[in-house]
Amino acid sequence: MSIINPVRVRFAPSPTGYLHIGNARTALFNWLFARHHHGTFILRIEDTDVERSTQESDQLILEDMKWLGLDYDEGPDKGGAFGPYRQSMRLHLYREYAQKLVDAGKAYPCFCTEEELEAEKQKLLAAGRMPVYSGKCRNLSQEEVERRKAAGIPFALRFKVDPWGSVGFQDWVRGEVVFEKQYIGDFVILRSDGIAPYNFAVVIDDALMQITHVIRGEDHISNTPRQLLLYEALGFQPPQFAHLSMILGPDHTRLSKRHGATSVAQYREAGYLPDALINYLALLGWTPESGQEIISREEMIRQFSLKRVSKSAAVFDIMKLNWINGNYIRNEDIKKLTALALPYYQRAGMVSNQPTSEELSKLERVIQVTRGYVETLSQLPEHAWIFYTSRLEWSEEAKEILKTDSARRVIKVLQEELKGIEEITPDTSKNLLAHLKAKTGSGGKNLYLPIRAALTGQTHGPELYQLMDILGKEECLKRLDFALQLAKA
RNA sequence: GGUCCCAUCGUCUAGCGGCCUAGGACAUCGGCCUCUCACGCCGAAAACACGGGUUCGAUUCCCGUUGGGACCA
Repeated sequence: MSIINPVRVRFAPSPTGYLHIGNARTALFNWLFARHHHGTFILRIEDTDVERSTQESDQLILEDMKWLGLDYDEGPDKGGAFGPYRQSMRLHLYREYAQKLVDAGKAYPCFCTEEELEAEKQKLLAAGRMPVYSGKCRNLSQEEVERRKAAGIPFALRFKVDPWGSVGFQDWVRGEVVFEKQYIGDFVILRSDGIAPYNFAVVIDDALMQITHVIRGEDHISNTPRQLLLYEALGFQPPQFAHLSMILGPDHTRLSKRHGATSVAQYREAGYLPDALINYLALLGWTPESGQEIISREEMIRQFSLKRVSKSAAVFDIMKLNWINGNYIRNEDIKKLTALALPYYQRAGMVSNQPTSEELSKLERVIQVTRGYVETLSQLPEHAWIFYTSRLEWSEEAKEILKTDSARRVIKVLQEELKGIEEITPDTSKNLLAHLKAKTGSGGKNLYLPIRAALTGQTHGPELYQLMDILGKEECLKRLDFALQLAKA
C-alpha cells in the first residue's frame, strides 16, 4: 500500500464526557500521521447522540486538544472548506444521501418495531447465531409501503446487504481483514426519528470531507465492512484504514474509571506535562525506529509510521508515565516549568495570586533545586515548604544532630562568617562553606549535617550552598539563631 | 453464544528464517557518586503460551489448542 496524497485524516470524538486517554492516543496518531505527511488534520465532533452529548463536554474536548498541543487544521472552532464540523449540523446531509440510496433501490423502509427486532435478536442469540436482521420488510410491495406510510407507522431506512460473498480490506496495522457478508445483514442508515446511526454518518462525513485515512480504535473494526459497502453503494472512493489496538488497565480489561484516572483532564490536574503525556502515549503502541524513549514532537513527527504501530493491546503503565514525566520536569526550560508549576504553589499558599517578580525569581530557584525530587508538578510544593515556612518542623534526627558540641561550634562559626559577608550568592555561599572546614576543624558529615539540620530542621534536602542562596542572609541567620536556642534546651 | 482481532521478561516493546547464549526501557534488587535525600552512572534477576507441521534451520511462516480483547441497529 502506498500513501494517498495529500493526506487528510480526522479525529472524531463524541462529546459525551471528558477526553479519554485512549481517544487522546487516537488523536495523537492521526495528528502524527498528518504532520508526517504534511497533510491535513481535522477535528469533527460526533454529537448526533442527543441524549448523551453535552456542550460542556464539547468544550472540554477542544480545551484538552489545545492543552495536548494537537492542533487541527479544520474543526468546529476553526472552520474549513468541508464544514460544518459538528454532526448535529449535518443531519440534512445524512437524510439526503439515505434518500439517494432508497431511490437507487439500495435501501428500503423498515416498519419493524423495536420490540419485534429485539425478540428476533434474542431468538437468534439463543440459537447461537449472529443477530442479523431477517429482512422482513425488504420485500414489501410498493402498495404496502405506501399504505403503512399513509397510516403514519414510523419507519427506519435499511441498507440492503446481500448475504453472499465477503468484504475485506487491507488494514495498515493489521494487514488483511475479511468479513463474511452473511453475518452483516440489512442495517439501518436512518432511524425512525430521523437520526443517522454512527455507521452511516461517518461514511457520509468521511467521504464528503475527503478523508484519505481513517485511523481509529480497534473497537470500530467490525463496523468497517458495513462502511465499505456504503462507500461502494454511494460511489465514493473508500479511505484506507488503520485500527489501533485498545489501551488496557492493569487487569487487562479495557481502561476504565475503576482503574483510576482515564481522562486527559485528570492527568493535567495531577501535574503531568502535555509533552510528557504525549511522549508516553506515543510509546504506547508505537516504537520509533531510533528506539528513543524520550522523544520530542518534532522527532516523533519525523519518524512516525503506521507500519511500526503494534497490533496487540497495551496495558497503561502509570509507572512509566511517571518516569517520563519526571524526565520532562528535570529537563524542561526553567521559565516554562515555573509557569506550568505556579498554580500548584499558589494553591499551597506559597506564592500569591499576583506574584511579584521577586516571588517568581525565588520560585524559579526553588524549583531548580527541587525538580529532581518529583514525578509530577503537584508533588513540587511538598519539597518547597522549607523555603517558605516561618516555623520549621524539626525531625528528631535533626534535633539529635545539634546536641553535640562540635555541631554547635559549626553553627556559631557559620553565623560569624555569614555576618561578615554582604549578601549570599551561590558563589559566596560555596566559598563560605569551603572555608568553614579550616575554621572549624570539622569536615564531611560533621560539618554539613549540622548546618543542614539548623537551616531546615531536616536531614535530607537540596545542596547546601543553593539552599543558603535561596534563603538569603537574613533568613539563614534567623534560623541559625533559632537552632542554637533549640540546641541549648 | 456468533463474528473479528491479538499473543516475546511483571509492564511497554525490538525482532520481519540463521546476526538470538532473545536487545532496549519502566518497575524490582545490588553497587557507585554524595553531608543527606533525590538525580545520575554501573550491574543483576526476568520472556519467545502450548501442540503439530513447513524448512538444513524457527521467536520469526502455516494449522490447531489455550488464553485475552473488541463488536453484536
